[in-house]
Amino acid sequence: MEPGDSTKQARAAAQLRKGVLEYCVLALMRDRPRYGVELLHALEDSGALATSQGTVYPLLSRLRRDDLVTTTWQESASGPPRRYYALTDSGRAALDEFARVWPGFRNTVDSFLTTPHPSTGDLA
Amino acid sequence: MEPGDSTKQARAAAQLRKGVLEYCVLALMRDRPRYGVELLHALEDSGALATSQGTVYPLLSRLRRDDLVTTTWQESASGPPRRYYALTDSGRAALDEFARVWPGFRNTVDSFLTTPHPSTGDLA
DNA sequence: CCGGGTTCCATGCGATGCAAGGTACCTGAT
DNA sequence: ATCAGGTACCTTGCATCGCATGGAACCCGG
Repeated sequence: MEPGDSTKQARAAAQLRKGVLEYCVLALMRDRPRYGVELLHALEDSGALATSQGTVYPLLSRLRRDDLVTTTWQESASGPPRRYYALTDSGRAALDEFARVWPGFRNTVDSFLTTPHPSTGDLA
Repeated sequence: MEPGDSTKQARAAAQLRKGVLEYCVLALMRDRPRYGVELLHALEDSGALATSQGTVYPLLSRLRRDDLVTTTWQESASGPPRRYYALTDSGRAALDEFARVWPGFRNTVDSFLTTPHPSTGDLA
């Protein structure tokens, strides 16, 4: 698709997703229950977090296994029934915890990228 | 140490580190070569990216395997010799690539955490 | 000679992203 | 009735990565 940068950019982005995806999925469920493909599309629309079904469904299984979400089947007007995922109290707590940790993490990475790291020898 | 949040915060932070650590280490080498323990201390001082030798050395081995860094042994005034890691052209390119991708990723996660995601059904 | 500090490294486990493959439901055209 | 195509769900297997653990080598001072 994008010529040239597809490989390297994909590599960097792929590594980045690790761990963050879980909490972004939880964040998507914050306001209302969502179903698998809906989450997939929301991630795809975000651009930087686009992923595949092979990533999302195992992730959702883990969230259910760890009691971070509960699921309910629901009929669809057209198409097969959908499994809707909703946050549990534990899930909401995990999301809050992540929201608390994220800013510090984000700023740390920012500083690593921007700050010219002087020298460690001076102060020691 | 910190009572209560140690487990959950540690879990969230641990997942976060994945993938980002590699590029923060590269960023540390941007200005001058560094050796293993020096990198370890720099990460520890940053707070959010504190890790252990068991993480850093395998990471450095991978960077060397992928030709992102080159290493040179150097005598130490006191203690065993140090292996200094320096960026190669590929390493610098990978770091630049990450620096290009990171802001978009960071903003995406920020928006997932802050934006009240309305509904996908309305617009469809 | 021996304990402690510093520096390097390898092994093994658990968790994760992801490509690939598979099943089932519905609709509309042939 | 049959078949193609879109939607939706899920599993399996591989590669990778963070990290705890354990270990080796070097130097110094007692």
